[in-house]
Amino acid sequence: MSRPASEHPTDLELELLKILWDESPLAVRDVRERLAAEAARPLTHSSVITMLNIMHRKGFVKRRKQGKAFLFSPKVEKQSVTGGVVRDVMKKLFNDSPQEMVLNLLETADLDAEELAELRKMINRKAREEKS
Amino acid sequence: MSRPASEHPTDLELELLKILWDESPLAVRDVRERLAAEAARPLTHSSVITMLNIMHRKGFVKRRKQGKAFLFSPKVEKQSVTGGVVRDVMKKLFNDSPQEMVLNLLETADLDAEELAELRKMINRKAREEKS
DNA sequence: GCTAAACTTTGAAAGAATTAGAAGTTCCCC
DNA sequence: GGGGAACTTCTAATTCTTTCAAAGTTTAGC
Repeated sequence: MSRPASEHPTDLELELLKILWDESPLAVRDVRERLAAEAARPLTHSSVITMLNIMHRKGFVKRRKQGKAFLFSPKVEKQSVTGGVVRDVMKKLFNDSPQEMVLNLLETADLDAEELAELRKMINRKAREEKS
Repeated sequence: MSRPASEHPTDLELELLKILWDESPLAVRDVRERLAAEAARPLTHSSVITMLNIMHRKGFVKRRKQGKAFLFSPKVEKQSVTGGVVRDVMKKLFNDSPQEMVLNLLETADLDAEELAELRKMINRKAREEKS
Protein backbone atom coordinates (compact mmCIF):
# COMPACT_ATOMS: atom_id res chain seq x y z
CA MET A 1 0.00 0.00 0.00
CA SER A 2 3.03 2.20 -0.06
CA ARG A 3 6.45 2.31 -1.57
CA PRO A 4 9.13 -0.12 -0.49
CA ALA A 5 11.85 1.46 1.63
CA SER A 6 15.02 2.00 -0.29
CA GLU A 7 17.96 -0.13 0.75
CA HIS A 8 20.30 2.74 -0.04
CA PRO A 9 20.64 5.98 1.85
CA THR A 10 18.06 8.53 0.78
CA ASP A 11 19.01 11.83 -0.83
CA LEU A 12 19.34 13.74 2.38
CA GLU A 13 21.12 10.88 4.06
CA LEU A 14 23.58 10.87 1.20
CA GLU A 15 24.16 14.57 1.67
CA LEU A 16 24.96 14.00 5.32
CA LEU A 17 27.19 11.06 4.58
CA LYS A 18 29.15 13.11 2.07
CA ILE A 19 29.85 15.65 4.77
CA LEU A 20 31.00 12.99 7.20
CA TRP A 21 33.09 11.20 4.60
CA ASP A 22 34.85 14.44 4.03
CA GLU A 23 35.61 14.99 7.70
CA SER A 24 34.70 13.20 10.88
CA PRO A 25 33.88 12.93 13.66
CA LEU A 26 31.70 16.00 13.64
CA ALA A 27 29.28 17.52 16.11
CA VAL A 28 25.75 18.22 14.99
CA ARG A 29 26.47 21.91 14.90
CA ASP A 30 29.25 21.41 12.39
CA VAL A 31 27.26 19.04 10.27
CA ARG A 32 24.49 21.57 10.17
CA GLU A 33 26.83 24.34 9.12
CA ARG A 34 28.29 22.35 6.27
CA LEU A 35 24.88 21.20 5.16
CA ALA A 36 23.76 24.77 4.73
CA ALA A 37 26.96 25.84 3.04
CA GLU A 38 27.75 22.86 0.84
CA ALA A 39 24.33 21.48 0.08
CA ALA A 40 22.31 24.69 0.25
CA ARG A 41 20.06 23.00 2.74
CA PRO A 42 19.49 25.15 5.79
CA LEU A 43 17.86 22.80 8.27
CA THR A 44 17.23 23.48 11.92
CA HIS A 45 19.38 21.89 14.55
CA SER A 46 16.70 19.44 15.54
CA SER A 47 16.09 18.39 11.97
CA VAL A 48 19.73 17.51 11.56
CA ILE A 49 19.73 15.49 14.76
CA THR A 50 16.60 13.66 13.73
CA MET A 51 18.21 12.64 10.47
CA LEU A 52 21.46 11.59 12.09
CA ASN A 53 19.54 9.49 14.59
CA ILE A 54 17.59 7.80 11.83
CA MET A 55 20.85 7.10 10.09
CA HIS A 56 22.24 5.74 13.31
CA ARG A 57 19.32 3.38 13.63
CA LYS A 58 19.87 2.26 10.06
CA GLY A 59 23.54 1.67 10.71
CA PHE A 60 24.86 4.34 8.36
CA VAL A 61 26.67 6.34 11.05
CA LYS A 62 28.12 5.79 14.51
CA ARG A 63 28.04 8.22 17.37
CA ARG A 64 29.98 8.73 20.53
CA LYS A 65 29.14 11.07 23.34
CA GLN A 66 31.57 13.77 24.20
CA GLY A 67 30.43 15.90 27.08
CA LYS A 68 26.78 16.50 26.47
CA ALA A 69 26.97 16.33 22.71
CA PHE A 70 27.29 13.51 20.22
CA LEU A 71 30.04 13.22 17.67
CA PHE A 72 29.08 11.46 14.47
CA SER A 73 31.15 9.43 12.05
CA PRO A 74 30.24 7.41 9.00
CA LYS A 75 29.92 3.70 9.57
CA VAL A 76 29.64 2.75 5.91
CA GLU A 77 32.38 3.30 3.37
CA LYS A 78 31.89 5.75 0.60
CA GLN A 79 32.81 3.32 -2.13
CA SER A 80 30.44 0.71 -0.89
CA VAL A 81 27.52 3.13 -0.83
CA THR A 82 28.24 4.78 -4.15
CA GLY A 83 28.86 1.39 -5.68
CA GLY A 84 25.50 0.22 -4.43
CA VAL A 85 23.71 3.20 -5.89
CA VAL A 86 25.40 2.81 -9.24
CA ARG A 87 24.69 -0.90 -9.30
CA ASP A 88 21.08 -0.16 -8.54
CA VAL A 89 20.73 2.29 -11.42
CA MET A 90 22.55 -0.14 -13.67
CA LYS A 91 20.10 -2.85 -12.78
CA LYS A 92 17.02 -0.71 -13.00
CA LEU A 93 17.84 1.08 -16.22
CA PHE A 94 20.56 -0.71 -18.09
CA ASN A 95 19.67 -4.30 -17.80
CA ASP A 96 22.59 -4.82 -15.42
CA SER A 97 25.04 -4.08 -18.18
CA PRO A 98 28.01 -1.81 -17.46
CA GLN A 99 28.49 -1.44 -21.19
CA GLU A 100 25.03 -0.05 -21.71
CA MET A 101 25.52 2.32 -18.85
CA VAL A 102 28.85 3.66 -20.02
CA LEU A 103 27.53 3.93 -23.54
CA ASN A 104 24.73 6.08 -22.27
CA LEU A 105 27.22 8.20 -20.41
CA LEU A 106 29.28 8.67 -23.54
CA GLU A 107 26.25 9.68 -25.56
CA THR A 108 24.73 11.89 -22.94
CA ALA A 109 27.49 13.71 -21.13
CA ASP A 110 29.58 15.33 -23.76
CA LEU A 111 33.19 14.65 -23.07
CA ASP A 112 36.12 16.20 -24.84
CA ALA A 113 39.10 14.32 -26.21
CA GLU A 114 41.09 14.69 -23.06
CA GLU A 115 38.39 13.27 -20.87
CA LEU A 116 37.99 10.34 -23.20
CA ALA A 117 41.71 9.71 -23.02
CA GLU A 118 41.50 9.67 -19.27
CA LEU A 119 38.74 7.15 -19.33
CA ARG A 120 40.77 4.96 -21.63
CA LYS A 121 43.73 5.19 -19.31
CA MET A 122 41.62 4.10 -16.39
CA ILE A 123 40.37 1.10 -18.25
CA ASN A 124 43.84 0.09 -19.31
CA ARG A 125 45.09 0.36 -15.78
CA LYS A 126 42.25 -1.83 -14.62
CA ALA A 127 42.94 -4.39 -17.33
CA ARG A 128 46.60 -4.57 -16.32
CA GLU A 129 45.65 -5.03 -12.71
CA GLU A 130 43.42 -7.88 -13.58
CA LYS A 131 46.13 -9.91 -15.25
CA SER A 132 47.93 -10.39 -11.96
CA MET B 1 8.22 21.45 4.66
CA SER B 2 9.14 18.53 2.48
CA ARG B 3 11.51 17.57 -0.23
CA PRO B 4 11.72 19.12 -3.67
CA ALA B 5 9.92 16.98 -6.21
CA SER B 6 12.21 14.98 -8.38
CA GLU B 7 12.33 15.91 -12.02
CA HIS B 8 12.83 12.30 -12.97
CA PRO B 9 10.28 9.52 -13.14
CA THR B 10 9.90 7.56 -9.91
CA ASP B 11 10.80 3.90 -9.64
CA LEU B 12 7.42 2.59 -10.60
CA GLU B 13 7.08 5.13 -13.35
CA LEU B 14 10.40 3.94 -14.70
CA GLU B 15 9.16 0.39 -14.66
CA LEU B 16 6.15 1.39 -16.71
CA LEU B 17 8.21 3.44 -19.10
CA LYS B 18 10.52 0.51 -19.71
CA ILE B 19 7.55 -1.58 -20.73
CA LEU B 20 6.31 1.11 -23.11
CA TRP B 21 9.74 1.75 -24.56
CA ASP B 22 9.90 -1.90 -25.36
CA GLU B 23 6.58 -1.93 -27.15
CA SER B 24 3.85 0.60 -27.72
CA PRO B 25 1.12 1.61 -27.90
CA LEU B 26 -0.26 -0.75 -25.28
CA ALA B 27 -3.59 -1.07 -23.55
CA VAL B 28 -3.70 -1.01 -19.76
CA ARG B 29 -4.42 -4.71 -19.75
CA ASP B 30 -1.17 -5.45 -21.55
CA VAL B 31 0.87 -3.06 -19.49
CA ARG B 32 -0.48 -4.74 -16.41
CA GLU B 33 0.42 -8.18 -17.68
CA ARG B 34 3.97 -7.22 -18.49
CA LEU B 35 4.37 -5.43 -15.19
CA ALA B 36 3.54 -8.60 -13.34
CA ALA B 37 5.70 -10.77 -15.55
CA GLU B 38 8.73 -8.58 -16.13
CA ALA B 39 8.87 -6.52 -13.02
CA ALA B 40 7.32 -8.98 -10.57
CA ARG B 41 4.87 -6.31 -9.62
CA PRO B 42 1.31 -7.63 -9.68
CA LEU B 43 -0.80 -4.52 -9.43
CA THR B 44 -4.54 -4.32 -9.90
CA HIS B 45 -5.99 -2.88 -13.06
CA SER B 46 -7.00 0.33 -11.38
CA SER B 47 -3.57 0.83 -9.85
CA VAL B 48 -1.98 0.60 -13.25
CA ILE B 49 -4.41 3.12 -14.68
CA THR B 50 -3.84 5.49 -11.82
CA MET B 51 -0.12 5.42 -12.43
CA LEU B 52 -0.46 5.86 -16.15
CA ASN B 53 -2.76 8.82 -15.61
CA ILE B 54 -0.31 10.41 -13.23
CA MET B 55 2.39 9.89 -15.80
CA HIS B 56 0.15 11.42 -18.41
CA ARG B 57 -0.33 14.48 -16.26
CA LYS B 58 3.41 14.72 -15.81
CA GLY B 59 3.97 14.43 -19.53
CA PHE B 60 5.79 11.11 -19.48
CA VAL B 61 3.27 9.24 -21.65
CA LYS B 62 0.62 10.02 -24.22
CA ARG B 63 -2.70 8.26 -24.62
CA ARG B 64 -5.22 7.87 -27.33
CA LYS B 65 -8.66 6.36 -27.02
CA GLN B 66 -9.50 3.32 -29.03
CA GLY B 67 -13.03 2.11 -28.52
CA LYS B 68 -13.62 2.38 -24.80
CA ALA B 69 -10.04 1.85 -23.79
CA PHE B 70 -6.91 3.96 -23.83
CA LEU B 71 -3.73 3.06 -25.59
CA PHE B 72 -0.57 4.41 -23.99
CA SER B 73 2.76 5.33 -25.52
CA PRO B 74 5.87 6.91 -24.08
CA LYS B 75 6.23 10.60 -24.69
CA VAL B 76 9.78 10.89 -23.43
CA GLU B 77 12.73 9.17 -25.04
CA LYS B 78 14.52 6.46 -23.23
CA GLN B 79 17.92 7.98 -23.67
CA SER B 80 16.83 11.32 -22.38
CA VAL B 81 15.38 9.82 -19.22
CA THR B 82 18.22 7.43 -18.50
CA GLY B 83 20.69 10.18 -19.27
CA GLY B 84 18.96 12.42 -16.77
CA VAL B 85 19.06 9.78 -14.06
CA VAL B 86 22.72 9.06 -14.65
CA ARG B 87 23.57 12.74 -14.71
CA ASP B 88 21.74 13.13 -11.44
CA VAL B 89 23.67 10.35 -9.74
CA MET B 90 26.88 11.73 -11.18
CA LYS B 91 26.14 15.11 -9.70
CA LYS B 92 24.96 13.84 -6.36
CA LEU B 93 27.71 11.31 -5.76
CA PHE B 94 30.63 11.94 -8.04
CA ASN B 95 31.05 15.63 -8.03
CA ASP B 96 29.76 15.79 -11.58
CA SER B 97 32.77 13.93 -12.84
CA PRO B 98 32.28 11.12 -15.38
CA GLN B 99 35.77 9.93 -14.57
CA GLU B 100 34.97 9.43 -10.92
CA MET B 101 31.83 7.62 -11.82
CA VAL B 102 33.43 5.24 -14.27
CA LEU B 103 36.28 4.66 -11.88
CA ASN B 104 33.80 3.62 -9.25
CA LEU B 105 32.17 1.31 -11.73
CA LEU B 106 35.49 -0.30 -12.55
CA GLU B 107 36.30 -0.82 -8.91
CA THR B 108 32.90 -1.97 -7.86
CA ALA B 109 31.43 -4.08 -10.62
CA ASP B 110 33.95 -6.74 -11.41
CA LEU B 111 34.42 -6.89 -15.11
CA ASP B 112 36.39 -9.50 -16.97
CA ALA B 113 38.98 -8.79 -19.65
CA GLU B 114 36.46 -9.06 -22.45
CA GLU B 115 34.11 -6.53 -20.90
CA LEU B 116 36.97 -4.15 -20.37
CA ALA B 117 37.95 -4.53 -24.00
CA GLU B 118 34.42 -3.68 -25.01
CA LEU B 119 34.43 -0.57 -22.93
CA ARG B 120 37.69 0.49 -24.51
CA LYS B 121 36.26 -0.07 -27.93
CA MET B 122 33.28 2.11 -27.15
CA ILE B 123 35.49 4.91 -25.97
CA ASN B 124 37.65 4.70 -29.06
CA ARG B 125 34.63 4.82 -31.29
CA LYS B 126 33.41 7.87 -29.45
CA ALA B 127 36.78 9.56 -29.76
CA ARG B 128 36.85 8.95 -33.51
CA GLU B 129 33.36 10.33 -33.85
CA GLU B 130 34.35 13.45 -32.08
CA LYS B 131 37.14 14.29 -34.48
CA SER B 132 34.71 14.90 -37.31
C1' DG C 1 -33.25 -0.96 -26.21
C1' DC C 2 -31.00 -3.61 -22.37
C1' DT C 3 -27.67 -5.77 -20.00
C1' DA C 4 -23.27 -7.41 -18.88
C1' DA C 5 -18.50 -7.14 -19.55
C1' DA C 6 -14.73 -4.20 -19.79
C1' DC C 7 -13.04 0.30 -18.93
C1' DT C 8 -12.12 4.61 -16.43
C1' DT C 9 -12.56 8.08 -12.67
C1' DT C 10 -12.56 9.30 -7.95
C1' DG C 11 -11.37 9.28 -3.42
C1' DA C 12 -8.74 7.54 -0.03
C1' DA C 13 -5.34 5.02 2.74
C1' DA C 14 -0.77 3.88 4.19
C1' DG C 15 4.07 4.05 4.38
C1' DA C 16 8.54 6.72 3.25
C1' DA C 17 11.17 11.02 3.46
C1' DT C 18 11.82 15.53 5.23
C1' DT C 19 11.26 19.19 8.45
C1' DA C 20 10.76 21.32 12.87
C1' DG C 21 8.66 22.97 17.51
C1' DA C 22 8.24 21.89 22.30
C1' DA C 23 9.73 19.57 26.09
C1' DG C 24 13.35 17.26 28.62
C1' DT C 25 18.38 16.67 30.00
C1' DT C 26 23.24 17.96 31.05
C1' DC C 27 26.75 20.43 32.63
C1' DC C 28 29.42 24.72 32.93
C1' DC C 29 29.92 28.95 35.55
C1' DC C 30 28.94 32.29 39.05
C1' DG D 1 23.68 24.65 44.07
C1' DG D 2 20.94 27.36 40.77
C1' DG D 3 20.35 29.36 36.24
C1' DG D 4 20.99 29.24 31.67
C1' DA D 5 23.17 27.82 27.48
C1' DA D 6 23.64 23.97 24.62
C1' DC D 7 22.13 19.50 23.60
C1' DT D 8 18.88 15.75 22.75
C1' DT D 9 14.34 13.32 22.50
C1' DC D 10 9.62 13.14 21.27
C1' DT D 11 5.94 14.02 18.58
C1' DA D 12 3.79 15.60 14.72
C1' DA D 13 2.91 17.77 10.23
C1' DT D 14 3.57 17.81 5.21
C1' DT D 15 4.48 15.99 0.78
C1' DC D 16 5.49 12.16 -2.30
C1' DT D 17 4.81 7.44 -3.86
C1' DT D 18 2.26 3.43 -4.32
C1' DT D 19 -1.88 0.88 -3.98
C1' DC D 20 -6.72 -0.21 -4.55
C1' DA D 21 -11.98 -0.47 -3.92
C1' DA D 22 -16.17 1.51 -5.19
C1' DA D 23 -18.71 4.07 -8.23
C1' DG D 24 -19.46 5.75 -12.89
C1' DT D 25 -19.19 5.16 -18.12
C1' DT D 26 -19.12 2.93 -22.63
C1' DT D 27 -19.99 -0.43 -26.00
C1' DA D 28 -20.81 -4.95 -28.06
C1' DG D 29 -24.11 -8.44 -28.58
C1' DC D 30 -28.51 -10.33 -27.84
